[in-house]
Amino acid sequence: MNTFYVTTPIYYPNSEPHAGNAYTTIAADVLARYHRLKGYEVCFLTGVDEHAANVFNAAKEEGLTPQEYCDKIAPTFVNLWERLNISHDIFFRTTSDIHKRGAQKFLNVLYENGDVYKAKYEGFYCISCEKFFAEKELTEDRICPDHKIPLQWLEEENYFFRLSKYADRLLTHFNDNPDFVYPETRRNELLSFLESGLQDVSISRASLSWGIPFPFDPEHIIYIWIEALSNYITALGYETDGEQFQTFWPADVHMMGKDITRFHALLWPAMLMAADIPLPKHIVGHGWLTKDGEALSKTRGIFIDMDSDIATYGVDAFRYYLLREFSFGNDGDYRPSRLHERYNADLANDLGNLLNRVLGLLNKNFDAIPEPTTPGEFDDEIKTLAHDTLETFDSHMQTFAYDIALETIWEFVRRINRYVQQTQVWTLAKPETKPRMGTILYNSLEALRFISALIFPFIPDTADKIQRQIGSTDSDYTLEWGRLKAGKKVAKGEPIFPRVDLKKEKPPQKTGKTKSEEQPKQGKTDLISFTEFQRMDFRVGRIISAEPIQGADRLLKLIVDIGTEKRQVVAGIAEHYPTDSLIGKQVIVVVNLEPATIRNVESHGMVLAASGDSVVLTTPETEVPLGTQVR
RNA sequence: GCCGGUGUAGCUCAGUGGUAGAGCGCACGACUCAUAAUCGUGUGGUCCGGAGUUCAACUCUCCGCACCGGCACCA
Repeated sequence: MNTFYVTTPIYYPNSEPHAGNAYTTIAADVLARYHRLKGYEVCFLTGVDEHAANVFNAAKEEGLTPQEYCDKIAPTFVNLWERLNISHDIFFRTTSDIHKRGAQKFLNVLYENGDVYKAKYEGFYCISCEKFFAEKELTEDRICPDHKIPLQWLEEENYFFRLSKYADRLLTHFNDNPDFVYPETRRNELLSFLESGLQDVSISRASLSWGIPFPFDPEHIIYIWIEALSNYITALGYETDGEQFQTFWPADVHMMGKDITRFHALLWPAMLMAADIPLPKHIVGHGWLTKDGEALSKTRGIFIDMDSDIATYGVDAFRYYLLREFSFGNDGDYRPSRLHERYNADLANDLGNLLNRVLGLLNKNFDAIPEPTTPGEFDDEIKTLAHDTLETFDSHMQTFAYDIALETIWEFVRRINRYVQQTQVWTLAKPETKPRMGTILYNSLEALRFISALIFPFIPDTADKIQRQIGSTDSDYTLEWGRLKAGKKVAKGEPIFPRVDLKKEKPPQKTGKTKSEEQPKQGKTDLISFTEFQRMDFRVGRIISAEPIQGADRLLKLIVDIGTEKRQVVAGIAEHYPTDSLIGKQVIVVVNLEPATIRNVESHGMVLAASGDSVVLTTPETEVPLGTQVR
């Protein structure tokens, strides 16, 4: 039997799942359902990546242990997947024993194969910052600019993976397998990155406590990405070379957002090469969702209100919209108004109404599904189109072109509406034409059965509803024309997609959850003393000139008057403020920051700005004298 | 700054060296079985701008503009 193994990334459970997670997971679910329908033995893996630093921090904020925190959040993912009708076979948690042991075995194999080595990180280190300082960051007196304490010369042992060794083999693999990475633009980006060479990567962290220790050196924790990637094999029982691992590996598709394709397409394959494990077949990186043209942002409160849209249109409409509207590799702009249009036009009018009208006619004129005794005009065309549709549909599914695959189905749906129209079925109830009427209705119902099979991977509830309404007790999703059994009684059911009238829509309600998402979480981790705070010297200044810096898109050279003197400061705000708009603005400047040279321009201080998805300068509420201290 | 992509109808997007396409929207008509549904017809475009190659350019080449992405960079 053919097998199919599809995965989503394991998501960070540092907060509840969002629409981006849902998009990835639905896309993977479609593949899983599609292949099951095709008779493949399928394994669909999803889960959570629990040993992340941000999970550790989120737990700390709530006063929970990381494990307690994970135990609390993990179910919110499972719940959402249930609501979205996700048919995963495994929901995997990286705090599970099977993962811990598997990850350790994986590291051991890499180690034994000689691709893990220990090397010193050495340099000046600040114990308060817990970080090394690069050469260029050092001042003459070697004092931490943040903590004003002497830096220490420290040598820390770290483990490295010989990623560089695999650059050539990866390049060969990319060239030999043009469809290794989807979409092509992403593949090209990775290729050019690859051609510029790869550096070995650090795969251990000595300073963290939340994670999985190295098997051969328990002092070190396995770096999160290395550990996370290994979940794709540990979940299958890599550790014991289990049956599932033997059956399903290598994965057919690793599905993910475009931001993490590099880890999956370069680092992960290299590690697998090092461990002598076959590579996954496809890495698929989809685009990001925006909302009404704006990037999603927790801090700015821009998010997709799945709860509200699902409540209005249903889960299937939500799934349908996500996959029909957007070209899969590109970013997609989520617009509730478009969802509404899609719902009414495609689902309610084209499909829902077709089912309803055919069943209505059948019910009015026949006791049961009639035999197709009387072939006539268009019948062959419909049958041929059914099979052509299937063929075209399949080819688009092979290239993850969900939108075109669905459009292909809908061309068939529209053709059936036309069939009903062209044949004028409703006029054929007279005794002499009734056999023909029965045949047309049979064909229409069979077309609907066929359609239900095609749409099943995308909108499974709808497919089931259609099957039930056309009298199929055991759903028959076989994609062969003519399987519908005549003689069955059929009752006209409720419309499967009742039209939604926008005027009756209630204004979007703010739920409690909404509010919490709108509030920025404080990413606070460490407390500083008041004395430490006092060391920082913030002053009000006025920007008196601003000009771009050659060769740096984001940087501006500012001259700021801070009352006692004029300072030259480099600021990374070029993309957010035209230079002219800055002149005369009052800003807050960190004046006792050590000087730095950026792009050959000296910077004596720092201009403060709120830096999230947008960058907004902090400015006194009203004009104040230059040089005023801020505290 | 380097690399790549995109720019086509009001909206979302296909597409080809030879008279511009689909869906939605809009207008009109047909039908009255159906969820104010369906079907048909129509409306609608300097195919970003400029130059070049060609008998012929929306398509190929070059230059420019705008937007998007990757890398560098963000004191």
